Amino acid sequence: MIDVKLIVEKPEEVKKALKKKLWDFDPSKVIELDKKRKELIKQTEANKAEQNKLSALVPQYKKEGKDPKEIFTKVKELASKNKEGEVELKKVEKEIFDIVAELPNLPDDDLLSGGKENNKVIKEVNQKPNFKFKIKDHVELAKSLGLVDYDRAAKISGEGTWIYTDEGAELEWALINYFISTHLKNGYHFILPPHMLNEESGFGAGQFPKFKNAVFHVEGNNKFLLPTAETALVNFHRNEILKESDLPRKYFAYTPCYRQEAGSYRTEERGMIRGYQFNKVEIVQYTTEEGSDKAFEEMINVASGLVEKLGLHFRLSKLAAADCSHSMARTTDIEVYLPSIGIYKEVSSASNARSYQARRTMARYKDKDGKTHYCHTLNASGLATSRLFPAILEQFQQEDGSVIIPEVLRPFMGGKTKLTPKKK
RNA sequence: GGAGACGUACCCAAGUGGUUGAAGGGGUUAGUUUCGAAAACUAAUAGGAGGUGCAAGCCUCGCCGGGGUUCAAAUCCCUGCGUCUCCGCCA
Repeated sequence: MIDVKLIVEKPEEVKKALKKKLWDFDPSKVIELDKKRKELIKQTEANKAEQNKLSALVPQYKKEGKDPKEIFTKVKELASKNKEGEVELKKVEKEIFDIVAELPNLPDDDLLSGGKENNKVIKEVNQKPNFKFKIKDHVELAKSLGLVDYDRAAKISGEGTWIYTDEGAELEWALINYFISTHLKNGYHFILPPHMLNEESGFGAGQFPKFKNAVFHVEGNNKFLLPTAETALVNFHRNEILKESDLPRKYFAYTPCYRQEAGSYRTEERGMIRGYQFNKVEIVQYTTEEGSDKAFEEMINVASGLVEKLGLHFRLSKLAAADCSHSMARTTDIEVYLPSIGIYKEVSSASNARSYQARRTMARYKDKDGKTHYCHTLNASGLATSRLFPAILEQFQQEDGSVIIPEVLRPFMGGKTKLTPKKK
């Protein structure tokens, strides 16, 4: 959430920054409402103060045997006036909230404005594979290697889903274990959160109210399935005040991610590139205001280090303002190469939300002087498997149809080095 | 799922309509004492949100959240959330 004060005090700056996110915002309405709000507060509070003073006299009157009737009528009058003021105030506050709660985060100054077309590749890592034979795509490979069963998934669940089978399940689980063991080594706290979260959590992370229809809602209990573990982790310290010495706090969680992706399929996204459910390990940090830039770099390194050690060819992209997520001030994507379609697909998004999420969750910290500040929150996938799995199959496929297992995964697969095609 | 109890500050806890910005403990911090510590004693210790002001300060709201009753609510009523106990069911 953007600070209302900032909108009122520097409306042009806010407007300009949002423009970079291709977001048209007219601050005048908020300014006007805020003015009204302050007036209402002054009025009702003055009445309240008088009301309190009068009420406090009652016991004294009684003690002295005086009749407090006169006070009663006066206070009653004030009370009903206050009631009106309060109702009006709440209305105005809600109007402000409804506007501001939908606004995206302000992008950092150094970002280019506009969307995808202005993203900048800042680094390419590991050699791009060069095949001397006709390559297969990951769907074909997964089938011939017996790793994934799409047909039975359609049978037991529906379209947009898949089943990992046998060595496919082993490979998937090995990836997750590899991530987990790395994050543990790096001192992140391991969290396994519930997958059904409440409305407040959706609001805190910035998914609600704007993206309410992008998640699966659970019928009958007002909860939703988390679209990413970020939603859980960013709400972990909701309504808390941490000590500055506790920061940075580093967490990671493994959860499936549940997303309504209806209608968003493209032909390039067959197989497991986009589905209703995929596995992801997510890392999140809570930092001080000053600490978030450093944490951001660290998290990019953590995430890209994971891909690098897998030996996959990938690149880093600094996203333009409008391609950053709604809640984020800056984002760097890690995109892995898929040879079959010759394009790069996101396996991780590392973002700095600055205080945007913390304002929503009221996650704060106290500095040495006892002053409270909003935390900064950052998140990065570390990593999502559903893009890596295809990339591993495609990038490491051999002419005979087998696939070499990346070395870092072998300890988690009983030492296996290779996946070989299964006979029908 | 059925029955019941409870939710007060960092923690425990008193408080059932009125000078309660909330007794009392514990803890924490500072001091006295001590060579130092322990113990004892003394003192301080409501966090937070908002308004106003250059500031000191002042004001409003805060006893889980929301609503209501009343001249007046931590205290009464309704509701949501949460915790605990017993019974049932169960991985």
